Amino acid sequence: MRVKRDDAAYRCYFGSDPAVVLKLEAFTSLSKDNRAALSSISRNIRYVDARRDLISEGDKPRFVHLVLDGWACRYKTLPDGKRQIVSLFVPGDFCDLNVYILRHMDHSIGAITRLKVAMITPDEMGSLTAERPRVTQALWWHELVTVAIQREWTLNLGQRSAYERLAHLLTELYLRLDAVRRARDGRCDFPLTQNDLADATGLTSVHVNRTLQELRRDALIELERKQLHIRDLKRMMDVAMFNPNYLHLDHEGRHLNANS
Amino acid sequence: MRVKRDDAAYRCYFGSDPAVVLKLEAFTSLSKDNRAALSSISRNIRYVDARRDLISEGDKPRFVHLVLDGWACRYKTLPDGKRQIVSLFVPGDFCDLNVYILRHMDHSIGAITRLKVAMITPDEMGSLTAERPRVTQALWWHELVTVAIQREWTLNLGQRSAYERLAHLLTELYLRLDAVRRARDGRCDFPLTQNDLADATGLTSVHVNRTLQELRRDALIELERKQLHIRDLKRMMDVAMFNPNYLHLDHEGRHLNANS
DNA sequence: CGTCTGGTTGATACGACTCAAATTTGGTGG
DNA sequence: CCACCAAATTTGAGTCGTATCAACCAGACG
Repeated sequence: MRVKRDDAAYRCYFGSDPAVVLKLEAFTSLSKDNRAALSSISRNIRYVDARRDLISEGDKPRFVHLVLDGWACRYKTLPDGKRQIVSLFVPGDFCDLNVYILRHMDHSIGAITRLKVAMITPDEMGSLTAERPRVTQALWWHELVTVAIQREWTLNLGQRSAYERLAHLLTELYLRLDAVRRARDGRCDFPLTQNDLADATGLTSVHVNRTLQELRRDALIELERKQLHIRDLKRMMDVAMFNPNYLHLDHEGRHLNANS
Repeated sequence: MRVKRDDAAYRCYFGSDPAVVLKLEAFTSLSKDNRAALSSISRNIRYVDARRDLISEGDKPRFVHLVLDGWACRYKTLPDGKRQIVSLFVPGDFCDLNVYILRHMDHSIGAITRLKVAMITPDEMGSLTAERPRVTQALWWHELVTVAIQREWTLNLGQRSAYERLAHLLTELYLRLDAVRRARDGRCDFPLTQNDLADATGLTSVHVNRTLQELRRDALIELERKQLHIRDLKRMMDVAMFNPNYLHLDHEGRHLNANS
């Protein structure tokens, strides 16, 4: 008998929690009940092909999206054709809590890889938060961390050199993947092209290429075939001036821990 | 007899609401009752001298801050001494809804001018939102706009030239001040030094200086004695590739309008 | 096998930085 | 009211990091 891997019951029973739960538990641990509620909210599933938009600038937002598998990015384009990736989503990330308050999207969300997302209705979100204060707290934490990351990107673009900037971005993504158990021993999937990296760091792809070579030469990373290996995380954080406090991954809500 | 809310004569006669109310009413108009609740939440007042911190990185956040008067900035510093202003606050802006969920501030908030802020306790916020769903909606809108601005800054730093970047920042601030009636006929107070502008745009103050001169030479702005005059807003938005949709100032919540 | 996307290399150009000094402005006290 | 000082702005000369443009190469795919 085969059991489908993304069956919520399966996950709850056999232990491998979905990425959201892992992510939110970096803030506070959750009761079995709350974990189940979070898992079962992901019933309305949609797949998006790599390089297609999940939602585009100008669209009316109808759902909260939750990334179950794959990577996505939020991007904005300028009339002169320039494009900036303003954030990246990895499994366990909500795209936009409460977006549906707004009339129109002011940016697009595109799939980097083939993407599996849950589409959650305002009503579902409403009843989740109404019934589960602890989950609500955790979602607030998620929101605050998301903005904190956005601010760190602002700092990254404004003050760090190309070399530091790339080192910082790679480190951040590694740590975020690690938090949802998608990284190990300094290694993780890394589906971004050098072009994506360029759009995310405000550099050209040519310069990204040369700078990655420098990082490799300095024995900080290996990066090929969509696999990233951070060879020396400590030194990497050093050169990137990486201060992990903005990720707030340190179980800051542990005083709320569930009696579970 | 009904009077339109944004009729200047009405305001002159009846006196004007505090900046928060003006700001939130860019989203949805509020009942007298809700307006009063918002005004009266600002009872615990604190003054901060220009160039002093309101709260510093590492501090435990205890209050939600609301800027009543003056300008402030959120900034982050790097171990090598570089500093990035990641956001600016003008009257009517909340500094951080819900921050107190986090253990430590990952950035500092500093006063640009002498500052008058309301310090709101978590409890006060809680009862405000518990009793007033419409205000809660408006606060959510405030939050979403704040993040949208942060994303636009990311785009600004990543893709716009110095000239476009400064034009964009000046335009944004002008429009934000306009929304709380602190601007008129293209003119507004503008207390930022060229150094502040440099820290906010990721440029050096020398280059900011030269670029401002260009903007003046092109008859786009006047800027002296802490007064900004945008001489041609339309052309300014053009050169800055300024798309105002991210500010969501267009009464997007008008379907919720109070007693209207 | 041809095509396409992503990665790599080289030569050259330019926008923004650095450093250093001069000038103006605004505030303060005599 | 003026003299003084610190902060902010302005100017100049020289340099550097990153962009631009144009090829070329490798692997994936149909």
